[in-house]
Amino acid sequence: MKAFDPKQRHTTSGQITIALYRIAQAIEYAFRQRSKEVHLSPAQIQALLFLKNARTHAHTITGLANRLGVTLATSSDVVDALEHKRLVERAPLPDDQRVVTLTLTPQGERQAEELENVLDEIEIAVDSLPDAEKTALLHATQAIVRRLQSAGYVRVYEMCWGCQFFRRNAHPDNPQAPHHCAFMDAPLPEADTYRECPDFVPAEIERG
Amino acid sequence: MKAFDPKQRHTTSGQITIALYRIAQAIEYAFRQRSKEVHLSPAQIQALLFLKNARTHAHTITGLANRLGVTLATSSDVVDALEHKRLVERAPLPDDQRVVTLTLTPQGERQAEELENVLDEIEIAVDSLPDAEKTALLHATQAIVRRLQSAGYVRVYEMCWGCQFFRRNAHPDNPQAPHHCAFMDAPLPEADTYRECPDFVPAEIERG
DNA sequence: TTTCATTACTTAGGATTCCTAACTATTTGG
DNA sequence: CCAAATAGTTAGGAATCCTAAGTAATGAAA
Repeated sequence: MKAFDPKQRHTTSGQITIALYRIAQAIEYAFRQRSKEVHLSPAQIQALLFLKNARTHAHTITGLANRLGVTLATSSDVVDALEHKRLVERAPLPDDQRVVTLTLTPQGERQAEELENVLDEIEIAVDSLPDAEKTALLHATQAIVRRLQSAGYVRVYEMCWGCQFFRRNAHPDNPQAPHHCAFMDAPLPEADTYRECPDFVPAEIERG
Repeated sequence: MKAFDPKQRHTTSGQITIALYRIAQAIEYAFRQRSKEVHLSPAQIQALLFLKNARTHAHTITGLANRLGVTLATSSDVVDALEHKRLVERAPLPDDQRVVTLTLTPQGERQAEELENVLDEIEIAVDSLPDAEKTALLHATQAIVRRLQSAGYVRVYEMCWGCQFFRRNAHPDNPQAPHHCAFMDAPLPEADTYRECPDFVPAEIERG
């Protein structure tokens, strides 16, 4: 496969890949633009958003490294910068003195909230599609994300998949909500299962 | 809009935006991984791919800057690095001594070719979708790219749209190929119009 | 044709990202 | 209790990315 070679770009998958690449460029660009206004780097913005939205137990150097897809050293660098700007604070975890917990300061909190719309321009572009296309697009992109996640290319925090309380396909005859959340004890629509969940608890690792 | 706030992530557009964000992360990750193997930075890889696949007249510092979505200074930096590695050469354009043309050295050419599959992992994920979904996905992502392009978030080189030879919707009754290419004098399927075209010539700028 | 604005790029300086490698400290597992 | 594993930090280095301040070369107008 050579998605970048226009002469070989006859396959649908190749063309889609290039389109996704371009969207990725636009997303980077959006972060960089916002970056300039706020005097925060793209990595710092993403770190703040992570700390605001992910479960507390993930608020560590390692958690951030996973989320950003970088090494521990880089994660530590980013936190250094944010700590310097008094947006984040480090503290050892009482239970395990090796792990450093990260907390947003009040200013950090405010800053993070202000940044949650970084991708508005993307969302606007998406929103301009007809509803039917949006439904299809949601389904397809989420399927891609799932694949990429299992290939180790992204870390998706807080999805129901992988949650201890998630019962996959517990209602096979309910197309509206085929899954089940044992925490809320309620049927779960497909679309909900890919969102960050406040009640998420990691499932036990399967044993061979 | 606050696509990053899970509590507000009830809209389809918001969820799609997050999925696209995650795919973007995976794409960056793919570049970074490859980066390590090849001793080339992600920006350098993209520059090589640009030089291999874009029209020659775009092979300048400015052309690269537009393509990467960075400033001229950054574009110059990247070329410095590539020149150092003997993958690219600078030369003044005879017609206009201000502009610097960029050419791949033979090694640069080889290197670029080797890199064209950087996004294989993404393409594999895309390819795992059923055909019907792929068609829908192609359509939707290209529509998004077009929007983002007109908002100035990405620069797409070499598409028929904006080409001097492109006749939009010249065959409204031919759903298979509604457009027309005046260079090839042939009907043009929608899908073809978003590809890099070897015969692309920029259209005249419209006058108010 | 002289001059002024524009265009294409470069340079300098600075914050940050991102990595690898080596190291410290803590916890866990025989 | 000690070795191995885990969580982070530090150092060192290449590169990205920016702004601001140049330098040529070109173009347009007076």
